[in-house]
Amino acid sequence: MNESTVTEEKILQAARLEFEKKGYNGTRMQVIADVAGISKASLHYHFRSKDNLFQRIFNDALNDYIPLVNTWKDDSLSWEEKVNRFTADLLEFVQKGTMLFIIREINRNPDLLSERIKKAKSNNSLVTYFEELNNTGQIRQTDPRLLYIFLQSICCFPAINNQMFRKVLRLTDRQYNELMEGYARAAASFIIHAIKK
Amino acid sequence: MNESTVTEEKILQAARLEFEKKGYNGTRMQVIADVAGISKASLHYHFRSKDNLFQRIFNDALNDYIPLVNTWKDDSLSWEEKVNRFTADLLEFVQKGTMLFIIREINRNPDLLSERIKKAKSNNSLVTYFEELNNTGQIRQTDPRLLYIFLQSICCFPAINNQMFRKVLRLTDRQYNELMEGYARAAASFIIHAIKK
DNA sequence: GTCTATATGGCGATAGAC
DNA sequence: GTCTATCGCCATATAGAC
Repeated sequence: MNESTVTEEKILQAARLEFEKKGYNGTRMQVIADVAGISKASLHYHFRSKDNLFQRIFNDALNDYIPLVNTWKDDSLSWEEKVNRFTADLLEFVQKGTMLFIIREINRNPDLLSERIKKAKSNNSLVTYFEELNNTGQIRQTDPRLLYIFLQSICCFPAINNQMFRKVLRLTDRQYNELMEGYARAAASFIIHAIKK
Repeated sequence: MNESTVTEEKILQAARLEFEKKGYNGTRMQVIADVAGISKASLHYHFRSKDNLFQRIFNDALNDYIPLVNTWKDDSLSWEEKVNRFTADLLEFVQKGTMLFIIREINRNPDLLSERIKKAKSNNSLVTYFEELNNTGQIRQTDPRLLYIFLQSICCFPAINNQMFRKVLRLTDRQYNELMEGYARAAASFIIHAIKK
């Protein structure tokens, strides 16, 4: 790894931190430069513009997220076990803060998603999987698209709304973290009870 | 209603539109002035600063939201009927776009919530209600705080993440709206099945 | 109270020396 | 490749006439 690559790696790390924390509009190139330990001019030398740097960070985030949704066909686990695994995986990802970042930026500029999704292969492996379960009568009849939305909602929303939950439930940080430790299992159990016959 | 009040009303309406659409950082005072049909100087005359105007809009939004959470004790409906009413009410509110606004701004600045929530009366009427149902064995044993999070998540997240859902499920706007028409009932049914004995 | 014109400051981006 | 200095723009906010 040469000098240049090292610097760019430091920049990307700093940029990711800042963009995820403050969003595109709230992020300052000067702050990214400070965190990376270089000057603003050097920063612009490596990544021509703020837009350019942002695109890089955003695409990296999407690439971390999208594969998560495609883990439904490829093994012989029972559907209950698959729900358990899915909630665990998704919650782990979501707690890194990247999900909030993705959602915020998509709402700022919906076009961010368009190109990327078009390139992706069909992402509906959850939907087709639960369609199959519906057709073979293994679960209570439920629109698989709604099921997809319910699962995503239960897993993603706590990380996005945690400030509100913390305060409305009047929990200290410590209490909230304790509550969230059991969240993946509780969520999976909730979902399984909702759709089993 | 005098001249001044009329102008301020126009400003508040325009400001609400802009802040909800673009967020604090993305909103321009010039645009608010244009939409309200006045000059930027007049805008500053009525509301000293952007911060000031924003605070007003944000507090109004919170005041619309907070009462929604407190509709659990005051009648003799069954718990299933209460879940139905709650999901319907919350979804209606959420689809106005105000919820996304609140969440985005809280994540930008968590302090926005602190003062407001401290003033509020105990908001845990859902939690105490479901605690009671737990204690009297009317539902499957479930931590009522998690239940609160599940309900909020299922109702709020689709409005916040709709761009993603639309594209990942490959639905046209028309198809997505059709899917969402039945969402409140489907969500309530999902929740009820998850916790009934 | 409303306007036009302007002050003030911040930020993205670049010039040019080393 | 990195730096300091600076340009050019845009956004909030204010001055001052009407």
